[in-house]
Amino acid sequence: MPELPEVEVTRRTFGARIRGARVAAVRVGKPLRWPLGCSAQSLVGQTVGEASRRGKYLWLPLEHGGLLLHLGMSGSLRFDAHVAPPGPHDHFDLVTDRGTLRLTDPRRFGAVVFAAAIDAEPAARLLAGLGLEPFDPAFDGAHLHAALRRRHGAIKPALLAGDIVVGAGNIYACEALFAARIDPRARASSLSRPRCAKLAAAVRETLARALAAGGSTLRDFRDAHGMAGAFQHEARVYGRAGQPCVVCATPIRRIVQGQRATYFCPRCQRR
DNA sequence: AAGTGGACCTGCTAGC
DNA sequence: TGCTAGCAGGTCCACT
Repeated sequence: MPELPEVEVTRRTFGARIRGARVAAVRVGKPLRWPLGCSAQSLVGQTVGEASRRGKYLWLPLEHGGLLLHLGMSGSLRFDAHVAPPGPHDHFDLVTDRGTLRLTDPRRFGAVVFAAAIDAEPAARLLAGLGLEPFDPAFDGAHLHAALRRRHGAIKPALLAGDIVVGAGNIYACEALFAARIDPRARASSLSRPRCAKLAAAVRETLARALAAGGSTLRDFRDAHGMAGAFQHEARVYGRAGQPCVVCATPIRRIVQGQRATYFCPRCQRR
């Protein structure tokens, strides 16, 4: 579920509030993607720092080490002064003197992993292969063009892979390609430098607009205050198979690439 | 090295 | 009404 905008919206709605809180207890529910990697007791008494984000990961620093969090496909975090007893999908509670940070994740593809530092294992390994942040000034047409030159496959899976630029998942990759008028099946290495510049700008602008809208809530995404996002109403191709393109009225097509659905306008988007 | 496919897990919906 | 197949915002890993 959560792509960069959703993760960043989550961070913004709890990151500063949890800073300075002291861990009072830790509750672990059903197994997530990876084990926590430390004893729950070892976290108790530590003061929490301000949450930061790298790609779709969040890093929550503690006095000694920190927690790397990922929301997977269906995860969301809430930070509340008072929480209900854990439900069947509440798999991690960080109870502090200011409130409880709770991970709810029905599919359990998410993760909460302890690391001694953000550049220590296992955090270092998980973050090692990540590409540029989309809002990093270094992510521009020249960078994208150079990175895509080696890619023989289609552009859409290359965007999703996250080793060139992070943050665009299935929704925003489709939306950015539509904005840049590029066919998702186009061979990545075939894109001209100007089209790469257009695509880099489209990725940035799509993510920025989603961020401003509070992310997308297709089913279950909520920010740390429990608020839904609104960007799903602004999607121009994602989930709109068969509906008319907002630009040319041609029916939006749905295809499958790398076992993921891709939505695009066969007329507006060119190879 | 880059591309592909399977794996992880649960809930919801469309269709019969 | 009830069952089943298919689908879902991610990404790691093994294999070619």
